[in-house]
Amino acid sequence: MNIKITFPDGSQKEFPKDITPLEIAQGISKGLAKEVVCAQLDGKLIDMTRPIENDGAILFHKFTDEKGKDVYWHSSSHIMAQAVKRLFPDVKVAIGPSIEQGFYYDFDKEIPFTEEDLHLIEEEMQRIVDENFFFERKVVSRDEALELFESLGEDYKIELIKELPEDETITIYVLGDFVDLCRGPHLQSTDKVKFFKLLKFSGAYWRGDEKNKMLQRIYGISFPSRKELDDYLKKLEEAEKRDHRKIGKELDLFGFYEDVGAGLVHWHPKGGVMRDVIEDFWKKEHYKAGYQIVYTPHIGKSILWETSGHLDFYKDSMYAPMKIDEIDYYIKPMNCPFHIMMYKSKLRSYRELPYKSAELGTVYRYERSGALHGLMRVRGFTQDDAHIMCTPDQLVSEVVKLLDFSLFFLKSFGFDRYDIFLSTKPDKYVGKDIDWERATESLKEALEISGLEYKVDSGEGVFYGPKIDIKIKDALDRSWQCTTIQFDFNLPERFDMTYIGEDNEAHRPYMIHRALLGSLERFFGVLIEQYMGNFPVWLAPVQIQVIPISEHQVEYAKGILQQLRDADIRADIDVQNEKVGYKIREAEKQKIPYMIVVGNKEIENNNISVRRHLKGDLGTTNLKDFISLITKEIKNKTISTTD
RNA sequence: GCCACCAUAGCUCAGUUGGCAGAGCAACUGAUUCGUAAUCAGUAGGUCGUGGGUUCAAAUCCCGCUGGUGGCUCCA
Repeated sequence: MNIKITFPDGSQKEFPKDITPLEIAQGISKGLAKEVVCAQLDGKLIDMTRPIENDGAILFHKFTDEKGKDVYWHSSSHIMAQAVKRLFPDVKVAIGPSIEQGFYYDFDKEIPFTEEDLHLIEEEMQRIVDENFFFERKVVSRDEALELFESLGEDYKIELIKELPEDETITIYVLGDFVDLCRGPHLQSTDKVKFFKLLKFSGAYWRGDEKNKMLQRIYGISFPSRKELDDYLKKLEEAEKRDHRKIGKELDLFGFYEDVGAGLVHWHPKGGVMRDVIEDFWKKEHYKAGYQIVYTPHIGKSILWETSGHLDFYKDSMYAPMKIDEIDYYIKPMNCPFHIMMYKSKLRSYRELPYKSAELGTVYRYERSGALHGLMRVRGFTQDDAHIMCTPDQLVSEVVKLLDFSLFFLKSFGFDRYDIFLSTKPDKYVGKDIDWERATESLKEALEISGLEYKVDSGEGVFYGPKIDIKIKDALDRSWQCTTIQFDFNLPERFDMTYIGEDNEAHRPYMIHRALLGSLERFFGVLIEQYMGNFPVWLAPVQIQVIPISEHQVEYAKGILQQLRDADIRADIDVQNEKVGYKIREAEKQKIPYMIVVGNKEIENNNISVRRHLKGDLGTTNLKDFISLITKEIKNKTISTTD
């Protein structure tokens, strides 16, 4: 009996029943058969060795596509689990999926793994690869599965089996001396996993719930070629070099102090001037866009936070109150209640909507110590916050404006790649379902009007409303959440906000919270990593370093310095008693975009020598031309190409 | 908060089985006055994160705390 197989190009071919995808691939070409990782039959991923019983459309996945990687890494995790079981027979296995970059497996082991264990496991994995086991798929009944894993003492697998739906086909994969409950599919055999490395290990809660037992997780990565593995490891090293914490120290941009407290940022002068530039730009653009800039207090009475609901919903992230005249005051975790106070300070007409108040507002939130991370996750940070109160029919156009405004900012800082997410109603929420639906539709509509692609993050909205998040991608393809545009049903209600409509009746305004850069601290961290400290001229803390060749030219150099400063350029001079090479090295290390070198030649010809950071000597020019060039570069926010 | 690891000079790091705390760079002083990524010589710099314990003796071993790193959880 024959079956009919349809290929991606639409062509069809008959094959004997029970032919395997592997055999079909071999019929096409040997190279394909060797490279292919798994097959997809009528949209379902299957093993290459799985007999095909019926007609269907087939598709092959190689390591180069996402699904191929998935299977490759998933199989790698099984090999790792097998190695661990061989070395530590008492260990219980939990789950071992593929992830975005590689794979992990969770183990229940009394004594946590050590660095040496990782090496031993790697060696054992190599042995398993060399022994070349087949990934053998077996369908078993629920009882058989339970019996099997009970006999192996694999409690976590039993828990998983018990939770599988009644009609689910239960499959196990046998890998020589190792059996695992698994939906599959898998590689044909272990020798397909050519190059791998175990990267790190850590604790991880069973099923990600901190009430559960903490298991031991090992992360790894694997590739079909040595080069891919090397490239990956190189990329990790590259990321390390870009680490904002490292560069922040080298360039003296910011610091944390033990005596002050964890997660509390100090912007050093060099970072401070950059923040000033960013804030200045931000404020000007906000005025242009019709925002009113405000400043609000850092603390407020408990009644404020009771009204806002923060003491009900957000207390865990708030610091303990302080007593002032017998009344509890809380340090603010958000700016919104203050903005609402100002909105409510007088009667609002529909004519003055949308009302937009913006603030670079510093908030304090309790983050668990283990969550803190450089500038990216801190306990005190400044949101580039704004609140928009508008009428329901203004909502869509306001969100469209916001998306445009946000992308303009991100682009100005050199970010033009991003992912956009629309987060919908979570399990715990306030407000009416119909309002949620309407608001979510409005956000969708705004995204569509803007012509932006987005993904829907189901159930990931905040309890008070749906939201749009923009995650930018940096030079290393890493994602960073910056922009968030959040709809709020909760606060207008709680604070009884109103505006008088055309009908002379009071109406409830719609409210949007938004932060474009997110927090200045995190955004600064992202900027540092994006540029590896080689900032565009408009942002660089020192834009030009003036370097006299010897003491004889210091006076002349100081004249140049003053002219630069008069032209609003951030310039410094290096008058150290050192050779040019040394001063240039210092300026290069400080990643100063331009260096002006002056010696006797320049004094004689009344010109300057210009050197560009990372590029080298650009030759001579006259100071006036150079100043106008730099001024233009600053004004245009030119993104450096020296990277 | 949880699991693992880490903390030595301003920075990067060495310090053996517990036995007198080290290097390079930076700083300071002097010499040198120099042409595009490190001139030479000298000087100074430490309660080994912090509190306790073990020991004749602790940077080293044990416990607590603080801070940090990689994850888990959570998020701007």
